[in-house]
Parts: sequence; structure tokens; C-alpha cells
Amino acid sequence: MSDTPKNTQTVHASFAAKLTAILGALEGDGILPADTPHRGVTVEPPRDPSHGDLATNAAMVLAKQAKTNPRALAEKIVEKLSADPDVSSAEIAGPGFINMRLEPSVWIAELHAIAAMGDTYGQSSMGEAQDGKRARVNVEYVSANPTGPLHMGHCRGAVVGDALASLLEFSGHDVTREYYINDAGGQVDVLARSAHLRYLEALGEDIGDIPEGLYPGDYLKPVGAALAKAHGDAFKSAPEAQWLETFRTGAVNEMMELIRSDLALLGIEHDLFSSEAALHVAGKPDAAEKWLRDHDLVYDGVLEAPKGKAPPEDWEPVELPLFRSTQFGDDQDRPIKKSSGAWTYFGADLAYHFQKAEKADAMINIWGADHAGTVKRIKAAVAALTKGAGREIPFDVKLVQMVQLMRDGEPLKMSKRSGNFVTLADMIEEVGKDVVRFTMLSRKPEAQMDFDFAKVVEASKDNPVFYVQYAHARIHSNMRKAAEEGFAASDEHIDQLGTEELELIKQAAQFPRLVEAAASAREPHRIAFYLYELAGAFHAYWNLGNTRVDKRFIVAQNPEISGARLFLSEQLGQTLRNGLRILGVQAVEEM
RNA sequence: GCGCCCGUAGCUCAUCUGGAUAGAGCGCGAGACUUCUAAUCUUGAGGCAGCAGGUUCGAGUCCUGCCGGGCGCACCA
Repeated sequence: MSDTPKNTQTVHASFAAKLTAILGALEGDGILPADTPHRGVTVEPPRDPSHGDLATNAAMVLAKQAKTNPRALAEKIVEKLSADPDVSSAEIAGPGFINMRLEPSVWIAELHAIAAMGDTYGQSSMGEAQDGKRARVNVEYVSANPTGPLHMGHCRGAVVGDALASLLEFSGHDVTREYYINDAGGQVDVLARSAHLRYLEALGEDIGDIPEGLYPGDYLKPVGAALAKAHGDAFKSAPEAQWLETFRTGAVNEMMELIRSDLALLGIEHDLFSSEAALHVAGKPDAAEKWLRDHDLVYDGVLEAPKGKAPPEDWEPVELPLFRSTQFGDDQDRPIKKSSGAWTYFGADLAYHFQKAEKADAMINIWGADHAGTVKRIKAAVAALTKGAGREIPFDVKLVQMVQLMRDGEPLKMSKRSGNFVTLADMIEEVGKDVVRFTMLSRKPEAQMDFDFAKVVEASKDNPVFYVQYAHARIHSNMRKAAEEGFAASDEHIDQLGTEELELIKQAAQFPRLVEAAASAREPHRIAFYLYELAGAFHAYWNLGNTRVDKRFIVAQNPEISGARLFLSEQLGQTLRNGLRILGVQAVEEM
């Protein structure tokens, strides 16, 4: 692959370029005004394939600027398109669409491009600036509290974030996968106390039931044991103040180890783990507060009582440093510090995001839908801080909706309080990494989804994961069989490929533009749906061979067509593989 | 009460950032194959895209209002 041509053009990229050139020429002809913006102009396959291979709406979009009607402008464009040897026909349809059919040689060339690019087919440079520098995108995901193992609730965000990161990488971005460790709030003190109890247990004390308010899970037993081993009975009857910090640090470290190993089961590895505690030590929140106060975005004020439902019984008005998030559409100004003087989560979080922004050209957070209420304030605060620093960057928060666990159509109940919840590790053990990943990506993230254990492990064509992997495995086993029978893939006679085969190439050829669209929309699930369709097209072609022996990949009496079809199937396999790699799902070679 | 997300075939979901006659799978109807290119195949019916307006050459897609479902509404994280 060392001789991979760097700028091998894919069909869709090259036709987009051709259209741009034609529109430029029309400017030269005086038909379009100089420097006409091409906003909204698209070149894409029409939904209805009977309309042709490619369609453009250019005439409709630009008619106004050309001071003419769409069809008249379309004629000018068609005139130039028709002169292109790759275009077998170009015609005007409907309100002014231009439909094109391309010469078979174009699709054959695409097949060569897939072969030449191999693992890089579908990659793009959309993340690269003019000077070739890749945009730095920070994707923060998971960021679960370090108080226990990951459970189902974390799973979807983890997979979506990871696939999005891969998708952006594949599209030429310089991606940092980041995990924010909330190791500074009250919940880690609770963790430390819970660990202390398990420490006493490990020293042989009878601890009885775990008191309300502490973490009951068994996963803390080894933590207690490790602490007992490290410290002996030094903290057995010591006051909390003497051991809290030690136990907090120790327990958080253990929990992060646990979480890392859970993530590894999903095939996820973050580049960067940022500690909230370290942020405080570095004085970042103080710096942020100072800047915000200087710019009148933080003031001392009294928080309103909660609206709607009855206010908490212990509610009393207190003066707190408030961020003016109402200026940015929030319901309420939000406190950055508690009455105790400690930072609120939000106070630390805005400083954290400001820190991330320094080393990124864009930031994306993947959050659970239960954090939806905090999006406005953090976006507002980050916008203010980065703007103030003279470098405002795009900052998206993608909300991932809840997953309802099901078994045979019945919702699965779980209670976090009792420590009785489905852990990520359990789930992966039961259904496997690939199933979890693919299933989590087979629904747009902002919609709720059901995850039925019984359905997702089913090995039939009704199960998308299986269906896509099966296509890849089928290609592989067919290649093996071909080799045994003395056939080999060869591009020597690929011009003999017929209509059905060209249709397959056309579908594979969608991959690069689909990747770009998915990357710019930040929607990795589109890749999953595309792969399902591509696999479907492959299976359909394969099934043709059931009744028509002449349509099989291996035709005994015809090594030429067999070689060409095997070459085609190799490239389909390559495309499936590239897509699956983005999703982090294994392209298996046998089922 | 307020905020965010969702609402598309009987069911589960797509619809490529506004395009042409809204597509798949399941299920249902009809047929094929009795087997290894079958962990099946072909084919048919099925829709007022929650409802009502608006924006425009064009709306499932954007805007407004309602209806229904989910999530959230601490100085928690």
C-alpha cells in the first residue's frame, strides 16, 4: 500500500469538482455573475435510481442569481456536462434537476480506486485546513463518576462517542478522546467512606449492612482489601480526617482501573484522562471566576427557589456567586460556588472546558439526556470565556437518550440503590462487544431505544449486526473456496462486469461521500445503516446465483468473469471492512 | 408550570443537514426451493409523516402553536 496514490479521485469527489469547474466556466461566459456562491448546490445520487447515477440541483439553486429560470440555466449546464466523456447522458428533469448517467468505465475506475486505496478508501481531508494541518477535535465521552463499574446507562454514550471519534479521525481530523474524572465532588468522599468500611471488613470486622448513603456494591471489597494490605490497621480507629484523602485517592484510582478495563471490553481507549481535582489544584476555576467577574458575567446574588414542584424543605435564600446564564437563554443564573465556598460542579466544569478549548479547534461532548438541563449554561460559559480569550471555537453537546433494557419484550427493572444493576461487563459477556456496539449505533442517538437481549443475539438476517458481518464472512469464505478451486481475483477483465455488478460498485462508491456527510453531521449511526444496505445489496446479488449459476462469483467454465467478480467482491469486502472499522465492530472472516 | 429530546406502514426503524412518486426489515397475503452460493428466496398489499398554520420554486426535514411519550428542573454530579 506504500504506492497508494494520494489523490486518487473517487467518483463523487471528482464530479463535485467537475460541476464546480462548469459553474466557473459559466461565469466566464457571463451566464452566472462572477464569484457566484455555490451554497446549497449538491451533486448526489437521486433517491430514485431510475433517474440516473447522479443528479444536481445547481440550476434550481442558482437560477435567481443568473436572473433566469431553472430550466434555461440547466440547459447551459447540460451542454457542458454532455461534453464530458465520462457522462453518457445528462438531461433536465422535473423543476430543473439535472440527471446524469455515467459511463461504465467510471465505475470500473472506482473499483480500481478501492483496490488502490485499500484501508484508506473513504478517508477524506475534510478535517484538513488549506495548509494541510488537521483540525484538532476534542471528543469527551463516558466521563462516568469514578465510584463504581460502568453500567448500561453509560454504554450508549461510550459507543457513540467512540465511533464519532473514529469517524472524525477517518475524515482527517486530529482527534483527542478525553475522559473527565469527577474526582473532586462529594460523591468521592462517599466512595472513600464506603471503601473505608470495606477496609474494616478486610481487617476482619463485622460491618453488617452497608448504611444508607454509602455505596453497597461488592466491587469495593477488593478495594478495601488492597487498602488493608497497604496500610495495615493504621486507620482502623483513626478519625475520618486522617484517612479521608488517602482513601479517596486510593479508591478513585482503583475505580478508574475498573472503568478502564470495562471500556477495554468495548474496545475503547481514551487518549487523555483529565482530573477535576487536578484542575482545582492548578487554580483554574479561580482564574475563570476572576475573568467572568471582571466582565460582569459573575455576580453575587441570591438564588431563586426552585420552580414548579414544592421547594426543598431546607430551602433558604443564600447569597452565592452566580453566572449570568439567563443572558444566554437559561431559566436561571447558576451558582459556581456553594455556600461552603467549595466549587459547584458547574464552576469546575466551565474551567475544565476552557482548559480543553486551549488545545482544540472544536469540542464535542457526549452526554446522557439526563444532563440536558445543563447544556445551556455550559455552552454559554464556554462561549464567553473562549471569546474573551480571543479564540471562540465550535462547541457541541450531543445528548444521547436513554436505553431501555428488555428481555423477550419485557422491560428489565434495575435499581442502582441496591447495587443491583446490569453492568457493562455483564452485558458484553452475554451478547459480545460487536453486538453491543453495532446495536447502539443502529439508532440515531437523540431518540430513545430499546435493547432486547433476546433479539440482538439472534443469528439471522433480521439482526443487522449478523447480517453485515455475515456479508463480510461470506466474501471471505468464497475467496477461500475460489482459491481451492484455482480461481483468483483479477482486474484484467473487469470491463466484462455487467449491470448487476455495476450496481454493486455504485453502492460501494457511496461510501466516501457518506463518510463525509456523517462526519460533518456528527452522526456515526449513518455508517451503520449504510453498511446494512451495502450488505443487503451483496446478499441480494449472491442470492441471484441460487437460480442463475451464470451469476455466481465463481463460474466454472469462465475464469475471466470469475476473476473480475472475485475482484469486485474483494473491494466490497474492503468497503465493509473500512466501515466496520469506524464503528469499532470486527469484520469477521467466518461466522 | 418551565426546559430539552422524540412522534414516519400493524411493529422496529431509515430518509445522506430542504429535492422528484417517503424507503427497509419484521409481521400479514401469495408463490418458489426440499437443499449447500438456503443460519432461505421471489412477490403483493399496507402511508394524510401526531394535529393546525407559516416560510419557498419545493417541507417528513426549517419556524410558530397545540396534542402525545421520554428525560430533566439543588449549593447533587
